[in-house]
Amino acid sequence: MTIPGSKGEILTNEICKVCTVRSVALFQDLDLEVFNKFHSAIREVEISKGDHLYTIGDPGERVFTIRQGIVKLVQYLPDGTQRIVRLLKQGDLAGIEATTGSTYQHDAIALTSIDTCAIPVKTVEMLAAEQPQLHRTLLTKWQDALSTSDSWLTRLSTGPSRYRVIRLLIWLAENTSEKAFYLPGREDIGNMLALTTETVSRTIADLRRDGLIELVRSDFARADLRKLKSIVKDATD
Amino acid sequence: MTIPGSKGEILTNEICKVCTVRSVALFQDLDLEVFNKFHSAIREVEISKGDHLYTIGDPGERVFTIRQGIVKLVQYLPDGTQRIVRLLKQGDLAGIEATTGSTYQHDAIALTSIDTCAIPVKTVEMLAAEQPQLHRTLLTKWQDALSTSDSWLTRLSTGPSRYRVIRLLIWLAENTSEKAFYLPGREDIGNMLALTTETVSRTIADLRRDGLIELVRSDFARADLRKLKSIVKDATD
DNA sequence: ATGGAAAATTGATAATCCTCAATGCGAGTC
DNA sequence: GACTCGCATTGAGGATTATCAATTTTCCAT
Repeated sequence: MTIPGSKGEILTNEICKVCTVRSVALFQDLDLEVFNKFHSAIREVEISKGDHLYTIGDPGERVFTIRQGIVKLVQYLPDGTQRIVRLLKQGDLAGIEATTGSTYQHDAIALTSIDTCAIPVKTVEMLAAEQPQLHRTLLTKWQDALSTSDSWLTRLSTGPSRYRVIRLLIWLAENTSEKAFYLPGREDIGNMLALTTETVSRTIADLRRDGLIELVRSDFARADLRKLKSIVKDATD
Repeated sequence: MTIPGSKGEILTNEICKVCTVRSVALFQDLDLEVFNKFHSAIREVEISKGDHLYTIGDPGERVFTIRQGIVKLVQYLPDGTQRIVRLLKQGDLAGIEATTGSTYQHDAIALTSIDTCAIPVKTVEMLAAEQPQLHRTLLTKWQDALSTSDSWLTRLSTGPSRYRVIRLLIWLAENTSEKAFYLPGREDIGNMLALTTETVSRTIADLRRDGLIELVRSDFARADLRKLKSIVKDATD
């Protein structure tokens, strides 16, 4: 179903109706009827690990619903060091700033292979005109993003390296349905926690030796969530 | 004009029409006619240094337009350490999460004496129903908040203490119209930058000795912005 | 399977930052 | 003006993290 020459983009037709993330994504309460009028503009885009979904500074013409995989949002300091300000997962909206006419504020880069729906901003606007509840859904997405951002400041950028890594592991584990969760490269983790690759590597190696986590592969892990939470004194649900 | 027994709250009547921050605040494009129907519910609230504008976890019944002064938004780790995730200044909207029915996500505490307009969420909803452009203004406020939050992650939580302090000073200086800008207490600065009080104090003392900043009082400073920017390699506009 | 490149790990050392403790300074009060 | 209380500043020493430099391991393509 891939369109020749369009590298990973396929037309959506029936996909949206049965979309597994629709209930949490942008079109959760839309009438199918109204939705059908516009959804021809929506494309499913598959991106492989390391590719850019969009680039900082580009005019924001599309928003992307993440159907599968994990995307990092990256900003840069003048000296070129990067900082990962958020991770996006299934159901999250990438490039939300496009809906206000802004340029993209980050590089959005696939950490795993990614499955998204690319929705032109104009389509969002037309849909919103007929279905005002879409505004509410969008507001929720803004709130999610801000809440995550605040949480990264409070929980992932404070305290000793061991705590930061543990809090990130908890986040990763709790945002995965499988038993094993995706563990980013040590350099990426460092860019999320404002630590160096070496410090992250040492910390993770220590956690393994202490039996708090177990690596299935170097990028998949299982964790003893209860113990991890007790270390950082997090509520154990 | 203070209402007896209402501690710092006064009724708004003509104030809104001549409001100095209206052009950047919530009601920037509203018809005065529509606005007048609802604005009796809006109260001007004055808060003194150290007081809470609202408290984390409380039901969000009002949003607050900051007319004057600086407010810190604070979150807490399980062990009680606090993190300041943002500063709000003239024209910013405090408690924006109330507009989506959420509880307040932070403690909002006055760093200086504060002058705000407290607007019931219901009033915002009624105004929005008649003046849809209010939705757009609100979206802009969400975007501002998120953009600030990302910037704090990228610029204020990375790099050595000297850089973090300098980047904060630049932010403070650029968000003030006067020549001298408000310099928060060293402990507060530490809670913004994830540094200890002593490290912040030492860093600021060093910057003074190096002639990069000058203290008018212990909480008011002047800075050589050009030099500061060149140190952190920021664009010099 | 195997070779090669990329990533992770480990080590040694230096720089940075935190902790604990003492001292200095300044705004407001009596 | 002296007194205080709350900050800010400074000092010394220890802990943490960054830096630089190997190795070792993992992963992928052949």
